[in-house]
Amino acid sequence: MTIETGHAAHSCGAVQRKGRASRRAPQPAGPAELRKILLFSNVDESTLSRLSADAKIESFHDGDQLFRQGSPVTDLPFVVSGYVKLLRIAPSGRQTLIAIRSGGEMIGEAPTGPDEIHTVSAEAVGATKVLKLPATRFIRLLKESPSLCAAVMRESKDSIGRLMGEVESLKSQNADQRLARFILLLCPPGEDRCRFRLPYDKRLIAARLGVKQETLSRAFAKLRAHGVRTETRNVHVESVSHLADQCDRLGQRARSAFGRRNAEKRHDAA
Amino acid sequence: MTIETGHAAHSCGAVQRKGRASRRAPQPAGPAELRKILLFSNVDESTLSRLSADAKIESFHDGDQLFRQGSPVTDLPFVVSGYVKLLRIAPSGRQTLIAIRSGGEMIGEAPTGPDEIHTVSAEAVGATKVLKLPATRFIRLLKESPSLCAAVMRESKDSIGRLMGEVESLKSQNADQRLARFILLLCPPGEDRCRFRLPYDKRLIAARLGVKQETLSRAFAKLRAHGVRTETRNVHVESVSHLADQCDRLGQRARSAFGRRNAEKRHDAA
DNA sequence: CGCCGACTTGAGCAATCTCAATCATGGTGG
DNA sequence: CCACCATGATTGAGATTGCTCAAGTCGGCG
Repeated sequence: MTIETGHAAHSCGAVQRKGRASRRAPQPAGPAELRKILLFSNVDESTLSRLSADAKIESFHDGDQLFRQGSPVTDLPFVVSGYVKLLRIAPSGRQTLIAIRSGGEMIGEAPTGPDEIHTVSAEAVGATKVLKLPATRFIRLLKESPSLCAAVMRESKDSIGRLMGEVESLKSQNADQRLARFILLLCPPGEDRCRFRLPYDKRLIAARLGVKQETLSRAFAKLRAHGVRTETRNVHVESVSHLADQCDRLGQRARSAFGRRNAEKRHDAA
Repeated sequence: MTIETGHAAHSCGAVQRKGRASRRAPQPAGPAELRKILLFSNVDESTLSRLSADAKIESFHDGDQLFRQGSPVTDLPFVVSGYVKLLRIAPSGRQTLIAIRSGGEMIGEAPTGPDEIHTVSAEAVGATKVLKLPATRFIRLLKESPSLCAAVMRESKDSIGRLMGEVESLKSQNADQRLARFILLLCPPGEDRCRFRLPYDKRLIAARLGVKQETLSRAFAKLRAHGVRTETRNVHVESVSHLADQCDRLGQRARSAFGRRNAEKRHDAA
């Protein structure tokens, strides 16, 4: 686990990076934009249009901070394009990646009352567009729209499920297995042999998997033996099904000579 | 990470353990019982009494399974007394501890619609009493009571926050640090020097921290140098504040001879 | 008294990290 | 067009953490 940020060594305050000019020129957004957000896919039309009244779309550059852990929640942001890192920052200053949000996903938590506080920091990965809804309006509509309420509850459960999966994989899988599972997630469904591009650089992937960059690199090397080729950001999987099969075996002890199969039945944490 | 269950090597199906007789004699429960549940602390009286109509209290023995991952959600359970483990079970059969629920806490997720499926398995730790609300009634009231809705959303956010903390600590702390933090959590607030009992056995604590039992044992041994004594289940902390201070230092590399302090500024995963 | 389960301890090994060097790549300026 | 630099990625070597196996302690209970 634990990877350095590479560039933004400080990343405190909404620092503008790379000296580019055009940062943060809020654009208005309408119901059409909102409808593209997963959370709203089942929300009724009228709520949606009321929600979109003060919606704004903002652009960020790589490393820009969207909000900081401990600061008050003033609005509810969603990723329109690009990626956003969610980080926990310990008192020591140590930053730990908690999750990465991509297009259509909510960043942070839906506020349900006034005076809430961010429990994580959020930072743009590459050029990113974000749609922001003012928290106050959102909170008001939450009280009036059951369909919005239901959507938020569904989203929360999703989020809980994903985090539990994260805990499970950190507790029970090694780096090779986590990488294999990560790759399987990226494979377009349907084809057994496939080719795609990694969504972000390997430093970030390493942090996402909770390993050092060097360890990730070695894990990729190990997967070559199982039909996974990489050229920088491009990945080629010879057989998705075969990789999925191997996934378990990657956890097997490297077996010093004669192996005493304690086949299956490994009780992990219980 | 990863600990064996010790006893219930199979734990499949609602197995009755230890051959005791008196298992599962559902008792009715009233609003008074519900009020003790954290989730309901701010729910209005009328909703609460309607909710309690079909509430039942059931008793379980150590190792009994309350529900199984993948099975349909028929009711919403809460811990009245004792502890309940939440486990994820991989296709390989490997079980991973996700969380431990204690008195007043909700087990599993609040159902928001029909036909939901459990995403974890739940198993009693020691003798445990559980309050169950039928899912259908709960779902109905959720649609009618904004205060119940709000309570569920608050609970979800809590849960998300705790899971994020879990991910953070698994990614960024070693076994010693995790144990130190765990102990600090158990210390009664106020006193600097304190003494208390561990809530469950060390095998379970190890699983909770994501390490093997032997590793936990060694971590306890290391903490003795920082004023933490243990006699089986009793813990004595000489100075809570001192332990809290040491917490960070426990992560420091054991420093082979001359140490190049790279004091602070460790960017973990980002 | 003897067994069993929980816990501890020791020894060796595997996974991962750290440090450091190297390599590839894309962009920049001359 | 090319030398040069910054950044990301890879690789090697050695240190450290945590795991596995195995034995031993301790306390309770039949």
